[in-house]
Amino acid sequence: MNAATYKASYKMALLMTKLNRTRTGAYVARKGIPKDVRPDYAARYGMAWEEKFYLEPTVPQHEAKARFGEWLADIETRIARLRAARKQAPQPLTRQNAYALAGRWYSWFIARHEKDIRTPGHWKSLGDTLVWDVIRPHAPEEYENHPQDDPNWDWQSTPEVRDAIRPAIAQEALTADFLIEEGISLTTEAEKLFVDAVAGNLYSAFLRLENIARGNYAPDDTLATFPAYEAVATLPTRLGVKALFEAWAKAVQPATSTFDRWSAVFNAADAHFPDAANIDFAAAKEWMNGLINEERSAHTVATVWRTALKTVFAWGIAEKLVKINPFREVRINVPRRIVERETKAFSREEAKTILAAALTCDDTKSFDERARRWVPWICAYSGARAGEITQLRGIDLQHRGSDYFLRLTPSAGKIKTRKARTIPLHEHLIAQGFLRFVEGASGGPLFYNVGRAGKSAEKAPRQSQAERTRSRLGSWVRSLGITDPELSPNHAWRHTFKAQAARVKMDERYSDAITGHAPATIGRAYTTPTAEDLAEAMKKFPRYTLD
DNA sequence: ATCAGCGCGTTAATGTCAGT
DNA sequence: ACTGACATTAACGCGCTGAT
Repeated sequence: MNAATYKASYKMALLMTKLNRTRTGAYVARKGIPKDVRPDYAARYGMAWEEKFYLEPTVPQHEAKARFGEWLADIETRIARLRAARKQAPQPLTRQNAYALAGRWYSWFIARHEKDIRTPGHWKSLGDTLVWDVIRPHAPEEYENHPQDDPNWDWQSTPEVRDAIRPAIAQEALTADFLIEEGISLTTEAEKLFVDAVAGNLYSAFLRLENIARGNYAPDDTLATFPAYEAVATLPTRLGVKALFEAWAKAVQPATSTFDRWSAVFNAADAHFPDAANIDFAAAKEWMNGLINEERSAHTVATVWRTALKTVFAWGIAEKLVKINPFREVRINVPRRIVERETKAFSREEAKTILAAALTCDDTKSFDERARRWVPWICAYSGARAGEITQLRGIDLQHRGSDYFLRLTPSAGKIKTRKARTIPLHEHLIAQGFLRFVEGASGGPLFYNVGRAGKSAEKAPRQSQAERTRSRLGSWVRSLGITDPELSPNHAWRHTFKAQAARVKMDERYSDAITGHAPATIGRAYTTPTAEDLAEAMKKFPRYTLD
């Protein structure tokens, strides 16, 4: 499956499950298959990223509802079984246990089909097909020449013939369905042993079903031929990659955004590697290099993906949960990116466009209008992250001596470094009436509506209202014609401010403190500027002019 | 038509460590 | 103490989809 197919399927899988009627009156519903089991689901039931439900318009409503319920329950059961199977470590089988398991399969297979309304001939023809079309074509030449010599067809037990007929046997005998339903996960070798054990009994199963179809319920001799299980030391339960990640998150408590971002990485890894403890370098390397595609650059794989895996596995080693860190050595070649734009700051024209458009917005109407009116101007005069500004509250404006300051603090929301800082307010903002605007908010949030949060009370959304405002502000800036993809609509103010500060020779210590950058050297950390120093430095920062 | 909410690629920024 | 390279962490931004 290529990336595009996957993406398209993925989108479909987000569909809700609800019984609807089409315009012609037919009933339809679609059920997305959860990501974690999707590969298994596709392997078992075909490329089923979503399941479709369809009923003719003639079906009465109450029946449609009942059948929809059954359909849904069936899918849920499959998903639950797949999840249970995923949790199990693949088990090896001894030869004897493979036959013991084949005994369980035999009973399961009979039970599954004995109620089928079939003629005896149906089962007989299945048995004949098995013998003559599946097995017999693999007969060695000597047998073809003298068929009477080998009435027991011993050649069908040779490795070559077994390998050749195994897929057909697995399909006819529904071994995959059986293993899933019983919640058994086998290693590749064990699965071969098991299917081979089934192969020797499939004909008997068809025969038994043929007899039942005739009404012959005589005791089944075949059942007695299966051995009992022999005791084998069980393997320790496996540690999944996802489980390792979750254990790491619980212990390390990373920021929510990191957890969210890395979840995607570990979901993918979990689907690919059955056991976290047993990943070797070659497999890790091959998988990681395969991650690079049109949608996902080598850069992302090298930074985000590799970093995430390496970090968590390194923690796993320290905790003695895994033995090796296969991702530590993996190297991803990242081609140099072509950058057309010489700076990530806004050009004069771009800055003018945004600031002029901001002035046309009315700060008494909606919260979005307020954000458009003020946030670009504040960012232009402070280099703050847009998120830090959209989460501002009235109480964050401070008046000290003759100067005004904004307090950017984690108590308002997200601050990247989780450290509060105080930035001076440029006189041009005051001249534009910013103080009056803040007064109107009476201490509360300036740019988002607090009442709208928590509407869906059960779970807090990943993004805060302030972040939503920032996002919409970004779209608005894009809509003004600032479309260069190499430029961030909000973040570019940070570059713009720093560049302008350098141009007017503001001491880098001050521009770092205002933007919240770490001091350039350890030595400079000893001379942290005070808020008053910053206010003084800010007086050197010229007004933006729009003409 | 608009928007909340989410997945996930991208990028910024700080932390750490070896070499000097 | 400084530097550069790499590691680690966290925010930004875009596109999409169901709901309203």
